[in-house]
Amino acid sequence: MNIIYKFEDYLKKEIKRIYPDIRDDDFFLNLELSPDTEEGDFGFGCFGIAKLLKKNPQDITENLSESISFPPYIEKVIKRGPYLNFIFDKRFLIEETVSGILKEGSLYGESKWGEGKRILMEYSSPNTNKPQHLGHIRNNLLGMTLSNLLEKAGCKVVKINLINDRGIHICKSMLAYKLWGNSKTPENTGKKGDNFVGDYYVMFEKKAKEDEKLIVQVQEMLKKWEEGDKETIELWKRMNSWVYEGFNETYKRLGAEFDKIYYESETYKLGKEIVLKGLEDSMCYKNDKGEIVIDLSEKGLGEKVLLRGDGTSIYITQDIGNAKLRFDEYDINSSIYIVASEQNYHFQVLFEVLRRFGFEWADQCYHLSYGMVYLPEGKMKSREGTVVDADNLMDELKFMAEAEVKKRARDIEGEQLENISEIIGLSALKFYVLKIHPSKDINFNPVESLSFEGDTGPYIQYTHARVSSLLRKSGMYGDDLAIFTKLGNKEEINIVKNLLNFPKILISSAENYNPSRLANYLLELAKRYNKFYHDHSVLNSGDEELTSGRVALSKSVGIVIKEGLRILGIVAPERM
RNA sequence: GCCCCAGUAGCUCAGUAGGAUAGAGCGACGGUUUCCUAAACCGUAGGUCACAGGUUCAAGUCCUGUCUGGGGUACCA
Repeated sequence: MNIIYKFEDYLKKEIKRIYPDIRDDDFFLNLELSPDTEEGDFGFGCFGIAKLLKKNPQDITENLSESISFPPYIEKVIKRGPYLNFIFDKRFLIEETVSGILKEGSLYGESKWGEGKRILMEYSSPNTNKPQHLGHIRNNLLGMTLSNLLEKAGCKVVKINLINDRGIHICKSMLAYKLWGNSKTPENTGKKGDNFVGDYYVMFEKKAKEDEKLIVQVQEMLKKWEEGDKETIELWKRMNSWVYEGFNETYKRLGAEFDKIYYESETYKLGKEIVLKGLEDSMCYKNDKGEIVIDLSEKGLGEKVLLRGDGTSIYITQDIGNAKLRFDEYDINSSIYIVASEQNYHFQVLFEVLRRFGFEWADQCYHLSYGMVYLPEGKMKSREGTVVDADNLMDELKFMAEAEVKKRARDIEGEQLENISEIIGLSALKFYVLKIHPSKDINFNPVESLSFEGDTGPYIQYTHARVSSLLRKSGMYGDDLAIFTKLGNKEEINIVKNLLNFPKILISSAENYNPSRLANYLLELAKRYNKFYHDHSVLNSGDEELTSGRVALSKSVGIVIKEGLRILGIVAPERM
């Protein structure tokens, strides 16, 4: 527990002593970085307390500043209107923080915030009729990062992928292949499996515009599939296996991992059973077309088909089944769906249906809706082939990064060059996506969006590489020798205060399901360190004790950056 | 039509339970390298936080309306 938490606890006790009417849960006390360094390191506003006591905040500030007996590490208390700011004993602040981080290492920032929270996180959830594009990248990155954040905050997380491997859309690529495939395969064409299949999906959509009969044929094919027709099933298995091979490559490169993979083909029947049971219990009804429909107009959601007239299931049918399966198979108290905002309505309907059907866990389901990714020419559409392909994008970024590495580090070559270029390219992509608030739409312009300078992943990586370089050269200055007495200039203090904030940032990022907070925090930390690095010499400071302290400070910055980037799924290189 | 979401600097975005003087990066202009990684650092210009009301001691943040953009409203997922 770092000094900020300790001091917060101390303040709470003191405030309760002074105002005995205030109870534990009555108020928050959140120490924040003071805006003006001259007037405090950390501080808080007395609005909450004032409201509770129905008094003027300024009077509270006044009273508290006089009545609290402050611990010795508080050098000065500064009142500013309704705010109470504190200036810490610098030496104490620095030593506590830096030595604490050096001791904890990558464990720094772990918390018990999430104790008892058992979360199932569904993300990725691709369809097996097309390769993944930039929208899927955003989904995968959010899922991975949020899982890391929640685990860091003390939650237990199960990561699952629900693969949409069946349905009318899958039959479209199957039919196209059956009609025009000419026994081509990914192997004999040298194409990545998911791309191979995706081409047939696009081909179908094109030809279906000219030939209406194709739609009928697809419907027949789906029916056959659900009846278990041998030939259809075989084609389906064959084509899906191609897609999975392709997906696995993409996942591996992106760093996406799952504890469990569900297939819609394995769960849609359960969904059907539940719907039919609902029909028996009069939760829904059969209309004149034979469709099973639920009326949610009371909730403003209209009427919704749950099962087709021909008995085949649709999207929501399988989602109903899978929702139940998760709670049956895992001991969880929260089920999170990371799915794009275009499906907001679908999830409103789904959760409402689950409630109506009487599942007590329905309220533990949560749709984490994230914004769409747009290209300059509009929305990406797989069926029309107007997308930014995930693999191509990663290749492109790697290629760009390679050029940058070559420019700067001539001695990096061969396999090492490959690795570093990949790491830097991915970092640019991941950071670009994650620094944007999840719920916001992204306007993606490949030329303008991705860069290696400024507020980017590589900028933070670069900061880490600088620290690593210093540490390699620091020689005799080990942790044990660290002497903090000479530290205390403005740049050093700024870094330390930032480092102190890391645990809070992690919790608020996790709590709000918002990795962009962490991303922006890391930028801030890197900026402060680069400013310090520019203004002050670490190894050539001319004073052994000073150098010792600065090396230790640098090391702690390296630890926090590395751990922060890890949570974002980004590797922090030692060199670049 | 109805429902949902968004609108902050030329562009891309932050802005943490309503709280301290609205912040970055890119782009523009100007500067910094015999010295630990210049993917860096510093400075200048650029804002009626879409608009109009309202609530509040306090509004970019909450409420109402308008405008603009996006998504949804399918036997697609």
